[in-house]
Amino acid sequence: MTDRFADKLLTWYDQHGRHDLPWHHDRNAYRVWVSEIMLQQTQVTTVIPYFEAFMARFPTVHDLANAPVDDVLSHWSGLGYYARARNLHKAAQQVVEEFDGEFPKDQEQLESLTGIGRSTAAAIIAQAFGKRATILDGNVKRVLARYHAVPGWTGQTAVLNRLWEHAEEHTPDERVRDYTQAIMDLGATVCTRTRPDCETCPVSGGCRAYALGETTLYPGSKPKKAKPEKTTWMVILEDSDGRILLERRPPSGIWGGLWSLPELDPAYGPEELSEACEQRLGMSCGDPELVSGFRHTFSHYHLHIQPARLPVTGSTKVADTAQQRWLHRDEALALGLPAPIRSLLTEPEQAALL
DNA sequence: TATACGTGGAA
DNA sequence: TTTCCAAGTAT
Repeated sequence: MTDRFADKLLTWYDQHGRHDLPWHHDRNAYRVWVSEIMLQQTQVTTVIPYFEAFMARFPTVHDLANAPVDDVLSHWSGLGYYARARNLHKAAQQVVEEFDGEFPKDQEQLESLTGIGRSTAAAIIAQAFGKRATILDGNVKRVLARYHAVPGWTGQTAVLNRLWEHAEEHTPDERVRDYTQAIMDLGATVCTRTRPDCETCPVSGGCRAYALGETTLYPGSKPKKAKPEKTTWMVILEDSDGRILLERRPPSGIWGGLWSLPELDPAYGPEELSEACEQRLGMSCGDPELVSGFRHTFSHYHLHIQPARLPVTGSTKVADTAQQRWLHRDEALALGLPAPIRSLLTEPEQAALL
Protein backbone atom coordinates (compact mmCIF):
# COMPACT_ATOMS: atom_id res chain seq x y z
CA MET A 1 0.00 0.00 0.00
CA THR A 2 2.11 2.81 -1.31
CA ASP A 3 1.19 6.12 0.27
CA ARG A 4 1.94 9.63 -0.98
CA PHE A 5 4.99 9.88 1.22
CA ALA A 6 6.69 6.91 -0.44
CA ASP A 7 5.75 8.07 -3.95
CA LYS A 8 7.23 11.51 -3.46
CA LEU A 9 10.32 10.08 -1.85
CA LEU A 10 10.87 7.61 -4.69
CA THR A 11 10.49 10.31 -7.33
CA TRP A 12 13.05 12.42 -5.48
CA TYR A 13 15.36 9.43 -5.08
CA ASP A 14 15.50 8.73 -8.80
CA GLN A 15 17.13 12.09 -9.35
CA HIS A 16 18.86 12.97 -6.09
CA GLY A 17 19.53 9.70 -4.26
CA ARG A 18 22.86 7.94 -3.83
CA HIS A 19 22.99 5.16 -6.41
CA ASP A 20 26.69 4.48 -6.57
CA LEU A 21 27.95 3.47 -3.12
CA PRO A 22 30.42 0.55 -3.05
CA TRP A 23 27.91 -1.92 -1.60
CA HIS A 24 25.51 -1.11 -4.43
CA HIS A 25 27.83 -2.94 -6.81
CA ASP A 26 27.81 -6.75 -7.07
CA ARG A 27 24.93 -6.65 -4.63
CA ASN A 28 24.43 -9.79 -2.60
CA ALA A 29 23.36 -10.61 0.94
CA TYR A 30 26.95 -10.92 2.18
CA ARG A 31 28.05 -7.52 0.87
CA VAL A 32 24.86 -5.85 2.07
CA TRP A 33 25.27 -7.44 5.48
CA VAL A 34 28.89 -6.34 5.93
CA SER A 35 28.03 -2.81 4.82
CA GLU A 36 25.07 -2.62 7.21
CA ILE A 37 27.20 -3.72 10.16
CA MET A 38 29.97 -1.26 9.30
CA LEU A 39 27.42 1.53 8.90
CA GLN A 40 25.98 1.05 12.39
CA GLN A 41 26.61 4.35 14.18
CA THR A 42 29.23 5.13 11.54
CA GLN A 43 29.08 7.56 8.65
CA VAL A 44 29.27 6.54 5.01
CA THR A 45 32.50 8.40 4.24
CA THR A 46 34.23 6.65 7.14
CA VAL A 47 33.02 3.22 6.08
CA ILE A 48 33.90 3.26 2.37
CA PRO A 49 37.67 2.56 2.59
CA TYR A 50 37.13 -0.08 5.28
CA PHE A 51 34.46 -1.78 3.19
CA GLU A 52 36.71 -1.94 0.13
CA ALA A 53 39.66 -3.40 2.05
CA PHE A 54 37.43 -5.84 3.93
CA MET A 55 35.85 -7.15 0.74
CA ALA A 56 39.23 -7.54 -0.94
CA ARG A 57 40.41 -9.69 1.97
CA PHE A 58 37.12 -11.53 2.67
CA PRO A 59 35.22 -11.76 -0.64
CA THR A 60 32.69 -14.33 0.55
CA VAL A 61 31.07 -15.43 3.79
CA HIS A 62 33.23 -18.57 3.63
CA ASP A 63 36.43 -16.52 3.50
CA LEU A 64 35.25 -14.63 6.55
CA ALA A 65 34.15 -17.72 8.46
CA ASN A 66 37.48 -19.47 7.82
CA ALA A 67 39.67 -16.48 8.69
CA PRO A 68 41.43 -16.03 12.04
CA VAL A 69 39.58 -13.54 14.22
CA ASP A 70 42.78 -11.49 14.39
CA ASP A 71 42.58 -10.84 10.66
CA VAL A 72 39.02 -9.63 11.05
CA LEU A 73 39.93 -7.34 13.93
CA SER A 74 42.95 -5.91 12.13
CA HIS A 75 40.68 -4.95 9.23
CA TRP A 76 38.35 -3.29 11.73
CA SER A 77 41.15 -1.36 13.45
CA GLY A 78 40.17 2.31 13.57
CA LEU A 79 36.51 1.73 12.77
CA GLY A 80 35.40 1.36 16.39
CA TYR A 81 32.73 -0.70 18.13
CA TYR A 82 34.88 -3.81 17.83
CA ALA A 83 32.14 -6.13 19.09
CA ARG A 84 30.75 -5.65 15.58
CA ALA A 85 33.83 -7.36 14.13
CA ARG A 86 33.75 -10.21 16.61
CA ASN A 87 30.02 -10.67 16.03
CA LEU A 88 30.49 -10.49 12.26
CA HIS A 89 33.06 -13.26 12.38
CA LYS A 90 30.86 -15.41 14.59
CA ALA A 91 27.78 -14.80 12.45
CA ALA A 92 29.68 -15.79 9.31
CA GLN A 93 30.36 -19.14 10.94
CA GLN A 94 26.70 -19.39 11.90
CA VAL A 95 25.67 -18.79 8.29
CA VAL A 96 28.04 -21.49 7.07
CA GLU A 97 27.14 -24.04 9.72
CA GLU A 98 23.45 -23.42 10.31
CA PHE A 99 22.34 -22.13 6.92
CA ASP A 100 24.70 -23.96 4.58
CA GLY A 101 26.44 -20.74 3.60
CA GLU A 102 23.25 -19.06 2.35
CA PHE A 103 21.83 -16.08 4.20
CA PRO A 104 18.28 -16.76 5.42
CA LYS A 105 15.58 -14.55 3.89
CA ASP A 106 13.42 -14.60 6.99
CA GLN A 107 13.50 -11.68 9.42
CA GLU A 108 13.47 -13.88 12.50
CA GLN A 109 16.24 -16.13 11.24
CA LEU A 110 18.36 -13.15 10.29
CA GLU A 111 17.91 -11.72 13.79
CA SER A 112 19.16 -15.01 15.21
CA LEU A 113 22.58 -14.12 13.79
CA THR A 114 24.89 -12.38 16.24
CA GLY A 115 24.99 -8.64 15.69
CA ILE A 116 21.87 -8.46 13.52
CA GLY A 117 18.94 -6.69 15.15
CA ARG A 118 15.54 -5.63 13.91
CA SER A 119 16.64 -2.77 11.68
CA THR A 120 19.69 -4.50 10.19
CA ALA A 121 17.67 -7.63 9.42
CA ALA A 122 15.11 -5.47 7.63
CA ALA A 123 17.82 -3.65 5.71
CA ILE A 124 19.23 -6.95 4.44
CA ILE A 125 15.78 -8.19 3.43
CA ALA A 126 14.99 -4.99 1.55
CA GLN A 127 18.40 -4.26 0.07
CA ALA A 128 19.58 -7.76 -0.76
CA PHE A 129 16.35 -9.62 -1.43
CA GLY A 130 14.07 -6.77 -2.51
CA LYS A 131 11.36 -7.98 -0.18
CA ARG A 132 9.20 -5.71 1.97
CA ALA A 133 10.74 -4.94 5.36
CA THR A 134 10.87 -1.85 7.53
CA ILE A 135 14.07 -0.24 8.77
CA LEU A 136 14.44 2.35 11.51
CA ASP A 137 17.90 3.81 11.70
CA GLY A 138 19.06 7.23 12.80
CA ASN A 139 18.11 8.82 9.48
CA VAL A 140 14.61 7.37 9.43
CA LYS A 141 14.07 8.29 13.07
CA ARG A 142 14.92 11.91 12.35
CA VAL A 143 12.84 12.12 9.15
CA LEU A 144 9.77 10.56 10.75
CA ALA A 145 10.07 12.39 14.06
CA ARG A 146 9.90 15.61 12.06
CA TYR A 147 7.32 14.51 9.50
CA HIS A 148 4.91 13.45 12.25
CA ALA A 149 6.17 15.90 14.89
CA VAL A 150 6.76 13.08 17.35
CA PRO A 151 8.02 14.67 20.55
CA GLY A 152 10.61 13.19 22.85
CA TRP A 153 13.98 11.53 22.69
CA THR A 154 14.19 8.48 20.40
CA GLY A 155 15.88 6.51 23.16
CA GLN A 156 12.57 6.32 25.01
CA THR A 157 10.64 3.15 24.29
CA ALA A 158 7.34 4.94 23.75
CA VAL A 159 8.88 7.32 21.22
CA LEU A 160 10.69 4.48 19.48
CA ASN A 161 7.49 2.45 19.23
CA ARG A 162 5.62 5.35 17.63
CA LEU A 163 8.42 5.80 15.09
CA TRP A 164 8.38 2.09 14.25
CA GLU A 165 4.63 2.35 13.63
CA HIS A 166 5.06 5.31 11.32
CA ALA A 167 7.93 3.56 9.57
CA GLU A 168 5.74 0.51 8.96
CA GLU A 169 2.90 2.67 7.62
CA HIS A 170 5.09 4.35 5.04
CA THR A 171 6.91 1.26 3.78
CA PRO A 172 5.62 0.53 0.27
CA ASP A 173 4.99 -2.87 -1.29
CA GLU A 174 6.77 -1.91 -4.49
CA ARG A 175 10.34 -0.70 -4.86
CA VAL A 176 11.19 -1.39 -1.20
CA ARG A 177 14.89 -1.51 -2.00
CA ASP A 178 14.82 1.98 -3.48
CA TYR A 179 12.51 3.24 -0.76
CA THR A 180 14.78 2.20 2.09
CA GLN A 181 17.76 3.75 0.35
CA ALA A 182 15.69 6.85 -0.41
CA ILE A 183 14.57 7.58 3.14
CA MET A 184 18.12 7.12 4.41
CA ASP A 185 19.47 9.38 1.69
CA LEU A 186 16.89 12.02 2.52
CA GLY A 187 17.94 11.96 6.16
CA ALA A 188 21.64 12.02 5.29
CA THR A 189 21.55 14.78 2.68
CA VAL A 190 18.39 16.90 3.16
CA CYS A 191 16.72 16.25 6.49
CA THR A 192 20.01 16.66 8.32
CA ARG A 193 20.50 17.02 12.05
CA THR A 194 21.27 20.72 11.85
CA ARG A 195 20.03 23.12 9.17
CA PRO A 196 17.72 20.76 7.23
CA ASP A 197 17.17 21.90 3.63
CA CYS A 198 13.38 21.94 3.72
CA GLU A 199 13.10 23.92 0.47
CA THR A 200 14.55 20.94 -1.34
CA CYS A 201 12.63 18.29 0.56
CA PRO A 202 10.12 16.27 -1.49
CA VAL A 203 7.87 15.64 1.52
CA SER A 204 7.94 19.05 3.20
CA GLY A 205 4.31 19.51 2.13
CA GLY A 206 3.18 16.91 4.63
CA CYS A 207 5.79 17.60 7.29
CA ARG A 208 4.23 18.58 10.63
CA ALA A 209 7.47 19.97 12.06
CA TYR A 210 7.95 22.12 8.94
CA ALA A 211 4.39 23.39 9.19
CA LEU A 212 5.08 24.34 12.80
CA GLY A 213 8.34 26.00 11.80
CA GLU A 214 10.06 23.86 14.42
CA THR A 215 12.08 21.29 12.48
CA THR A 216 15.05 21.49 14.82
CA LEU A 217 12.82 20.64 17.79
CA TYR A 218 12.54 17.10 16.44
CA PRO A 219 13.70 14.59 17.36
CA GLY A 220 14.05 15.56 21.03
CA SER A 221 17.58 15.69 22.33
CA LYS A 222 19.11 13.11 24.55
CA PRO A 223 19.24 13.98 28.27
CA LYS A 224 22.81 14.96 29.00
CA LYS A 225 24.89 13.44 31.72
CA ALA A 226 28.37 14.29 32.89
CA LYS A 227 30.99 11.89 31.61
CA PRO A 228 33.11 10.32 34.36
CA GLU A 229 36.86 10.92 34.25
CA LYS A 230 39.08 7.85 34.38
CA THR A 231 42.83 7.42 34.31
CA THR A 232 45.12 4.56 33.33
CA TRP A 233 48.76 3.70 32.71
CA MET A 234 49.81 2.41 29.29
CA VAL A 235 53.33 1.04 29.38
CA ILE A 236 55.74 0.90 26.46
CA LEU A 237 58.08 -1.93 27.43
CA GLU A 238 61.00 -1.93 25.03
CA ASP A 239 63.84 -4.42 24.82
CA SER A 240 67.37 -3.76 23.60
CA ASP A 241 66.37 -4.71 20.03
CA GLY A 242 63.66 -2.06 19.97
CA ARG A 243 60.81 -4.51 20.26
CA ILE A 244 57.84 -3.61 22.39
CA LEU A 245 55.37 -5.74 24.28
CA LEU A 246 51.82 -6.01 22.98
CA GLU A 247 49.09 -7.71 24.94
CA ARG A 248 45.70 -8.92 23.85
CA ARG A 249 42.91 -7.16 25.71
CA PRO A 250 40.14 -9.16 27.40
CA PRO A 251 37.41 -10.33 25.02
CA SER A 252 34.79 -7.96 26.44
CA GLY A 253 34.92 -4.34 27.49
CA ILE A 254 36.61 -1.43 25.76
CA TRP A 255 38.71 -2.47 22.76
CA GLY A 256 37.78 -6.09 23.48
CA GLY A 257 40.02 -8.66 21.79
CA LEU A 258 42.32 -6.03 20.27
CA TRP A 259 46.08 -5.93 20.71
CA SER A 260 47.26 -3.00 22.77
CA LEU A 261 49.88 -1.79 25.20
CA PRO A 262 49.86 -3.38 28.66
CA GLU A 263 47.62 -1.42 30.99
CA LEU A 264 48.40 -0.89 34.66
CA ASP A 265 46.20 0.10 37.56
CA PRO A 266 46.20 3.88 38.02
CA ALA A 267 46.64 3.28 41.76
CA TYR A 268 50.33 2.60 41.08
CA GLY A 269 52.61 5.55 41.60
CA PRO A 270 55.32 6.22 38.98
CA GLU A 271 57.97 4.75 41.27
CA GLU A 272 56.02 1.49 41.48
CA LEU A 273 55.77 0.92 37.73
CA SER A 274 59.03 -0.99 37.34
CA GLU A 275 58.15 -3.49 39.99
CA ALA A 276 54.62 -3.89 38.65
CA CYS A 277 55.99 -4.62 35.19
CA GLU A 278 58.55 -7.06 36.55
CA GLN A 279 55.78 -8.91 38.31
CA ARG A 280 53.74 -9.14 35.17
CA LEU A 281 56.68 -10.14 32.96
CA GLY A 282 59.07 -12.02 35.18
CA MET A 283 61.84 -9.88 33.67
CA SER A 284 63.76 -6.98 35.10
CA CYS A 285 62.80 -3.49 34.03
CA GLY A 286 64.58 -0.18 34.29
CA ASP A 287 63.23 3.13 35.51
CA PRO A 288 60.11 4.49 33.85
CA GLU A 289 60.23 7.58 31.68
CA LEU A 290 56.90 9.35 31.58
CA VAL A 291 55.65 10.33 28.17
CA SER A 292 53.17 13.11 27.59
CA GLY A 293 49.70 11.75 28.19
CA PHE A 294 46.43 12.67 26.60
CA ARG A 295 42.72 12.59 27.26
CA HIS A 296 40.61 10.40 25.04
CA THR A 297 36.86 10.87 25.01
CA PHE A 298 34.61 7.86 24.61
CA SER A 299 30.84 7.82 24.24
CA HIS A 300 30.29 7.91 27.97
CA TYR A 301 33.54 8.69 29.77
CA HIS A 302 36.85 10.47 29.43
CA LEU A 303 40.01 8.42 29.75
CA HIS A 304 43.32 10.01 30.69
CA ILE A 305 45.92 7.79 29.10
CA GLN A 306 49.28 8.18 30.79
CA PRO A 307 52.01 6.37 28.87
CA ALA A 308 55.32 5.38 30.43
CA ARG A 309 58.38 3.93 28.74
CA LEU A 310 60.39 1.26 30.52
CA PRO A 311 63.50 -0.50 29.22
CA VAL A 312 63.52 -4.25 29.68
CA THR A 313 67.07 -4.94 30.83
CA GLY A 314 67.15 -8.74 30.55
CA SER A 315 66.71 -10.66 27.31
CA THR A 316 63.09 -11.09 26.25
CA LYS A 317 62.81 -14.84 26.11
CA VAL A 318 59.03 -14.83 26.20
CA ALA A 319 57.71 -16.76 23.24
CA ASP A 320 54.83 -15.31 21.30
CA THR A 321 51.62 -16.47 22.88
CA ALA A 322 47.98 -15.95 22.23
CA GLN A 323 48.08 -13.08 24.71
CA GLN A 324 51.56 -11.52 24.45
CA ARG A 325 53.90 -10.59 21.63
CA TRP A 326 57.22 -8.77 21.33
CA LEU A 327 57.18 -6.84 18.08
CA HIS A 328 58.90 -3.97 16.38
CA ARG A 329 56.69 -0.94 15.93
CA ASP A 330 55.98 -1.51 12.25
CA GLU A 331 54.94 -5.09 13.04
CA ALA A 332 52.76 -3.91 15.90
CA LEU A 333 50.95 -1.49 13.63
CA ALA A 334 49.86 -4.39 11.44
CA LEU A 335 47.81 -5.72 14.36
CA GLY A 336 44.31 -4.64 15.20
CA LEU A 337 45.24 -1.77 17.49
CA PRO A 338 42.84 0.79 18.98
CA ALA A 339 43.10 4.16 17.23
CA PRO A 340 44.60 6.11 20.18
CA ILE A 341 47.23 3.43 20.77
CA ARG A 342 48.05 3.41 17.08
CA SER A 343 48.67 7.17 17.18
CA LEU A 344 50.74 6.80 20.33
CA LEU A 345 53.04 4.33 18.58
CA THR A 346 53.09 6.28 15.32
CA GLU A 347 53.92 9.71 16.64
CA PRO A 348 57.24 9.98 18.47
CA GLU A 349 56.55 10.04 22.19
CA GLN A 350 57.63 13.19 23.94
CA ALA A 351 59.09 12.89 27.39
CA ALA A 352 56.94 14.51 30.02
CA LEU A 353 58.22 16.24 33.09
CA LEU A 354 57.68 14.47 36.36
C1' DT B 1 14.91 -0.01 30.94
C1' DA B 2 19.56 1.79 31.06
C1' DT B 3 24.10 1.28 29.91
C1' DA B 4 28.31 -0.20 27.31
C1' DC B 5 30.45 0.05 23.17
C1' DG B 6 34.80 3.90 19.15
C1' DT B 7 35.82 7.09 16.10
C1' DG B 8 35.88 11.26 13.41
C1' DG B 9 33.34 15.18 11.63
C1' DA B 10 30.46 19.17 12.53
C1' DA B 11 29.21 23.10 15.19
C1' DT C 1 37.92 23.02 23.64
C1' DT C 2 33.96 20.55 24.30
C1' DT C 3 29.79 18.48 22.98
C1' DC C 4 26.94 16.08 20.01
C1' DC C 5 25.96 12.30 17.40
C1' DA C 6 26.11 8.99 12.97
C1' DA C 7 23.00 3.14 8.46
C1' DG C 8 22.21 -0.08 16.42
C1' DT C 9 22.93 -4.27 19.11
C1' DA C 10 23.84 -6.88 23.24
C1' DT C 11 23.31 -7.37 27.92
